[in-house]
Amino acid sequence: MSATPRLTRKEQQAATREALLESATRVLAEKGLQRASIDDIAGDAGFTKGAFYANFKSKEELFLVMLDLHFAERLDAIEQLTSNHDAITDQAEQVGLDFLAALRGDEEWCRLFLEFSTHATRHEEFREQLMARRDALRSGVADILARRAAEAGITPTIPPDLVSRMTFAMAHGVALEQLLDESTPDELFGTMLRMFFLGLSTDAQNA
Amino acid sequence: MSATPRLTRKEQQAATREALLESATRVLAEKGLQRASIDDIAGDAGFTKGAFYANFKSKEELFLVMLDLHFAERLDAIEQLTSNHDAITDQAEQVGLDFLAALRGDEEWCRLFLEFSTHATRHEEFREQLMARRDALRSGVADILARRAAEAGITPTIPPDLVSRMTFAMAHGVALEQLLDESTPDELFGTMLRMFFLGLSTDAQNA
DNA sequence: GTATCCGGATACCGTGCAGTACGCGACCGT
DNA sequence: ACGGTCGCGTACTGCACGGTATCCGGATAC
Repeated sequence: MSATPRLTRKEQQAATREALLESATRVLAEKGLQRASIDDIAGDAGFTKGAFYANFKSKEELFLVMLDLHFAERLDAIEQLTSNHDAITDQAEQVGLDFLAALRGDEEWCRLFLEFSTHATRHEEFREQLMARRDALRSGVADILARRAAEAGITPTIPPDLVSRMTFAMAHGVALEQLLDESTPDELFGTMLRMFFLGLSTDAQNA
Repeated sequence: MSATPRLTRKEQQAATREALLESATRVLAEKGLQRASIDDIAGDAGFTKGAFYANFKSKEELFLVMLDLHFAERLDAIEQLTSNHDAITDQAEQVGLDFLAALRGDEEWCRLFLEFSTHATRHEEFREQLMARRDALRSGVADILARRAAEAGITPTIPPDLVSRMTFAMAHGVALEQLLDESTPDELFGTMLRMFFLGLSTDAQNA
């Protein structure tokens, strides 16, 4: 006896769209960009291709929707992590460590993200869409870094945007490393970030 | 009037194998792992699938051969770069900068390498083969780092193997970044490495 | 010189997939 | 209540590709 056994058309479609998204998350994670067909995704949700094409233009577009959700979560998490009043360098490192946690906590997503990233490398239109989102997240992070730095009265020698670019690059590189080589030491990213930020602050002091 | 207008069988096959490798380098770079079919590669070399399968088991195997050639070059270059007698930290950074030069100088190869890397993520057998090669290169670099450090009388706080792992991870992350976003500042990797190695030496001094 | 071998060509099969055209049936406005 | 609307299912097309079985012709061995 649900509250609305009868759904309006829009609700219906929204529901199937949700179902498709959820199945896409699972199926894409499991089989990957190349091996997961549209039939697979729709089938997993209990629908057919018809439903898929009625809701999404392509696998790429679907992924971008998933991406928006993930990035929104990510930004929230970062905002919260840096809202406590630790030392600024610790905060920057925490952002990185949070990345690490996110990466290790969702290996499947990570793999998928890298797949679509390399995919974007060869598909101009998709590349632009992906980049727009990456930029948004990155500048969001940069803003936070800049704000925290200002609060701490520090003038960094290297622009926050560049720092967040580097952090992202490191994160993605480490992610790939860990996917390829399970013997990769857990502390790799942590140590790497510590050294990096140590270098940053040393540099700032010498300047 | 070439010296050997008549080729023995082995020479013939070696020649077609070379031709296939060369075409593979070009075609794979241009179309990528997914879009370059075996027909394409063989066709570009003026052969057919028959020739391909007579010489290689699969696209993966062919790539591994290409990889061996590249890695051998890489290791030579690193050996030479560190053979001069600069400061150890500069040397480490030089290795990184050489990586950068290699990456930017051969963007196509870089892209291809990342494609096969993510591919390896989902194909266990290939992953192992790729990893074996990566490990070989990485430990080669680690050996060089360790040797130079010893010559300079420095005891690093972080094992060279870990350092080379990190450098690789950074390089790959930056590579992806630059492939996706052409507005990525050129000095990104250089600055990143400088900060990282600055952090390393600061840490070593404090220890 | 003859039998054999084998690198490569050719032809073919099976498959898996992205799209698409169209039909149905449930919802919708009036 | 009725004709339109539209989300979704169905069925089909077309194709690209990996892999294999078979054949040819020149090299090779004796």
